[in-house]
Amino acid sequence: MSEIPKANEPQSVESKWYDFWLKQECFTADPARVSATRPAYSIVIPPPNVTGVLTLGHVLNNTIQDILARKARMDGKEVLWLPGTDHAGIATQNVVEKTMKKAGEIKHRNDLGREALVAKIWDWKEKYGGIILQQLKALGASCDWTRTRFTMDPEYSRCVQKVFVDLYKKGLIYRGKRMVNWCPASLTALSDEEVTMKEQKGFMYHFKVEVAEVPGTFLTIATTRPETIPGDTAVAVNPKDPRYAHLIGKHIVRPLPVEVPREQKLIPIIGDDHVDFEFGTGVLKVTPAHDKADFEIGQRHQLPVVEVIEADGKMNALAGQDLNGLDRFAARKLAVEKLTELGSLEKQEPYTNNVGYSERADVPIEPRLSEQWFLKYPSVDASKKCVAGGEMKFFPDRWAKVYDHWMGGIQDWCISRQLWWGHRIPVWTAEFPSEEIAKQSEVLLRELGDKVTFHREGKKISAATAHDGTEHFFAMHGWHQDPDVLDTWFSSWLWPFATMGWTGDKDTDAKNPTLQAFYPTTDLVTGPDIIFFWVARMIMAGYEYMGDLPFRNVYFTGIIRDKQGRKMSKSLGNSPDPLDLIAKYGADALRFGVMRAAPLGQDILFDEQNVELGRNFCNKLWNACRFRQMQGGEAQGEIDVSKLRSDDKWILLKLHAAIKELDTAFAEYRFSDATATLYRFFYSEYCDWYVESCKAVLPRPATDAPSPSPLNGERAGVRGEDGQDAGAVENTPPHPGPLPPVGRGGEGEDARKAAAAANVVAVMDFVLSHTLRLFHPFVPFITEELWHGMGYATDMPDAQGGKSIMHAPWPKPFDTDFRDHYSLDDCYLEFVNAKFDLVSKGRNLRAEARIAANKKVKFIFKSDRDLPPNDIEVIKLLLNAETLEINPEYVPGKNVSSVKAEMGELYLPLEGHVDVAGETVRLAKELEKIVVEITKVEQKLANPSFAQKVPAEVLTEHRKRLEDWIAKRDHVQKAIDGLKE
RNA sequence: GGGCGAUUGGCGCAGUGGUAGCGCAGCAGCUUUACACGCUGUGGGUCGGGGGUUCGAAUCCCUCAUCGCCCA
Repeated sequence: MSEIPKANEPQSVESKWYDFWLKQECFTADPARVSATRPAYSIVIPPPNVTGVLTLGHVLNNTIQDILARKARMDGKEVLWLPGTDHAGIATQNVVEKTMKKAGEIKHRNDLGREALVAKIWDWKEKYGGIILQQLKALGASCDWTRTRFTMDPEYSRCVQKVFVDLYKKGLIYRGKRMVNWCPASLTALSDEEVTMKEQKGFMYHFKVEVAEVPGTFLTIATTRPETIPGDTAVAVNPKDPRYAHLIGKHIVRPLPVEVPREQKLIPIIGDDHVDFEFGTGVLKVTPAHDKADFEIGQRHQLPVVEVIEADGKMNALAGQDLNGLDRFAARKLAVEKLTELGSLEKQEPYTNNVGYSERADVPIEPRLSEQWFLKYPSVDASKKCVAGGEMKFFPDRWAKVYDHWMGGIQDWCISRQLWWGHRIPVWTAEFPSEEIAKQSEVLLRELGDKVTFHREGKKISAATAHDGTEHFFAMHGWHQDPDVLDTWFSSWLWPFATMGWTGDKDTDAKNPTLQAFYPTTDLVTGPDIIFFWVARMIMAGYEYMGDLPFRNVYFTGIIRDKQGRKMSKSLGNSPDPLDLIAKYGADALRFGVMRAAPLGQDILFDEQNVELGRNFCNKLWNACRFRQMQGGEAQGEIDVSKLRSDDKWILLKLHAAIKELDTAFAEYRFSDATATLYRFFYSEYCDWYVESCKAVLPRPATDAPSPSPLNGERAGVRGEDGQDAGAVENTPPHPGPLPPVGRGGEGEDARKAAAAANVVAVMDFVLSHTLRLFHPFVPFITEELWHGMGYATDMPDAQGGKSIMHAPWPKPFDTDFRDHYSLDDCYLEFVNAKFDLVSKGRNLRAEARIAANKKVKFIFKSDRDLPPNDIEVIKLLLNAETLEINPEYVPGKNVSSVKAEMGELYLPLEGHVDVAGETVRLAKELEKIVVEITKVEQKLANPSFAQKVPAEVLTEHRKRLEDWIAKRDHVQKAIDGLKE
């Protein structure tokens, strides 16, 4: 048999258990198991990009979901955590196109054509599409992988089409020529949400133009975009502006393009209320083709729309021969040069403004007039109400305001994209030779009934359909399908129900067990950056198509930043690969470290130290179990109430308190509070105090005894596929014989000691078996390993932890019966706390006297009460005392250091080598602090209105506080006097 | 310009009216019945500034400042 691993070895343990969970189908949700006593719990994963790789953001987000899912399983719920990926239109098409260009396979996507490129992307998806899901497995994510969905699965695509057709039928989807956000790099329209405003340093150019009708009169125009001058079709002033109002109706000479022969175009001066007096010079150049606000002015005044910038961001012939073919930014420079040459440019000054950038391609977007599909949002009122009314809760709740504000002012959603990868718009059009023939076709279409929705404009018919047969029909009869695809979010907004097999047919859906059991979902965990993109839209789709909200709670994570507070980015190189961290520290360590650093509603400053801390924590857990295991004895023996020591009751009460705290933390989604509780309970309460106190009872290990029973993976009872405990038969049983007799007392004494030790071990088992369960959602692998290794799984029914800790019941705070039975009275908390206060103060005395921690010394304790022998033993052990003399009559002589504790006074004779000067200084300092405190309390009590107005218990508390401080002062004073003698 | 959030020891955070706390880092000591990925002890903060309410303010109100996010 191998040596005891001194440290936890996550690498082998983690993959072993993940395989086990999969084989045992632990993550598979079965709607048939849902009942009144076994409620459903569901989460749908925010689908990562199919080409994505795991980032720390995913780690945070998915760890939270896993914690919720695992906690719900332990709460006895039927859990569905539904995973999947998103086709991510622009991002994915870009990746594949770029790769092919780099490899020299194509120069442009047109080299391949639509069908071939889409086929290539599918190949790519098949090859690399699963990567991120595999990585989630390394993290321990307990998703139901049998239900993995992709937004372009055939069934899912069918949902998208159905919804499109339905909204089209309702008149909410329409096609129109509008100003849209155009991405000149990706060559597609974008929604408003895909545009991020960035501050940009540029120039404000002031140039003058002559009024044609009044030669010699000039107007000065300020602009940041002189390259668009050739597209100007008017200049506008505010009709109330006394400087310019009289010029309305006249014309100016447009300086660009420079016409050859030189006959500059004249454009009108118009009056428009929307012109801001204050901005620039108060004269606005109007470029209807290239600016949203200008377009609206143009509409109001019937101005011509002159496009001078092409889709790819290059200037065209209408911009004049100087600018023609130049990129828009190069054109800006040249336009400035031209204005200078003409003597038109008056000045240019540095200017910072906000420019919309394409979120994907990171280039400035170009407002552009184009024909696109738009959606007028459905179910807006219900969607607003459910959040405002508290039916759906946001954590932290301030996001509810942000949501409400956005919902209050939403604009129609531009849903078409000029891409090939995605859901193609299910609309076919045909232009017929004559209106007559078109009308005949209408009759044919009408025969198709519900399957098709159409409308005719003259000779042209557009028809929308989500029906297989009709698609075929259209293809056969020479109709043309709209070339555009839908915005990716137009598919992901259906995620909560489309992933569950929604069809849109009421009868079918009513018989869909998954949908019936798991919709609405319980929790959604996502980043606030997609609150509009995704969350808000899912809510609207939920109401529109399911008649109900899609989730009850939304948890918004923070953003992961580096320890300097900068966002994680590839270019900064400050984004560690989670898989490297998992390889180095283990997934449990990464999970715990990240969760501990992630308070609700705050960004997370990531530092590898967090992960290191997580690893240390797991190691501590490992070793605490190892220590228990070294004691031998039966697993989870009976606890004999009559043998419970104060320390045993104390740790049980602390466990009870920890469970209560955890319940609160979970109810409020405060995960960092939960980890803080676990950390404190386990380190400070269990390891530092309780285990140490047990050493007063546990037998000292015989030096020549064989190695204690090992706790390692081989023995940890992984079951084979047949459900049998594969390892148990041939391996040594986990628990060796009874505790060895030790000590020199008689037979009775030995038996008594052994029984006392066995009882302490039983308490340890009780606490550890609870602790492992409390930890399991956070650190699933190590807890599963220990759960089996410690033998806690053995006596449990399969469904209650016998197979896996993930099905063990989540601990409940102890009820009155339990506490009565074990006489867990709060007085034990106070008593043991006081004991530990005494120990702390005694240890401090040792340290102040510079006595090495390993040196045994004599203490005298002047106690104000009788102490049971165990408590004396514990104090003695924890003080590392050679002897602990209990003497209520003790009068200290010279060279005795002392301290007043809650329980009484503790003395440490220093046997001659006391540093009188040093000790005097120390005590003087302490006295000083005490006096400050006394003054503070005295001042408060001396205030007449204090006594009058303060609640009685506050007054009593202050008086008691004063008494305590005075007693301490007297003690210290006595000690100082003693030193002087 | 509007809204939201933050500001507490070197760092990260908790603390919503009653003695300022935790973790990390620091310092000192320690192979002590598991764990040096550990143990013990310890120093360090007038709670961003100013004003107000109150017997009493990190906490409530006003105001200013700095940083961050969202919207226009």
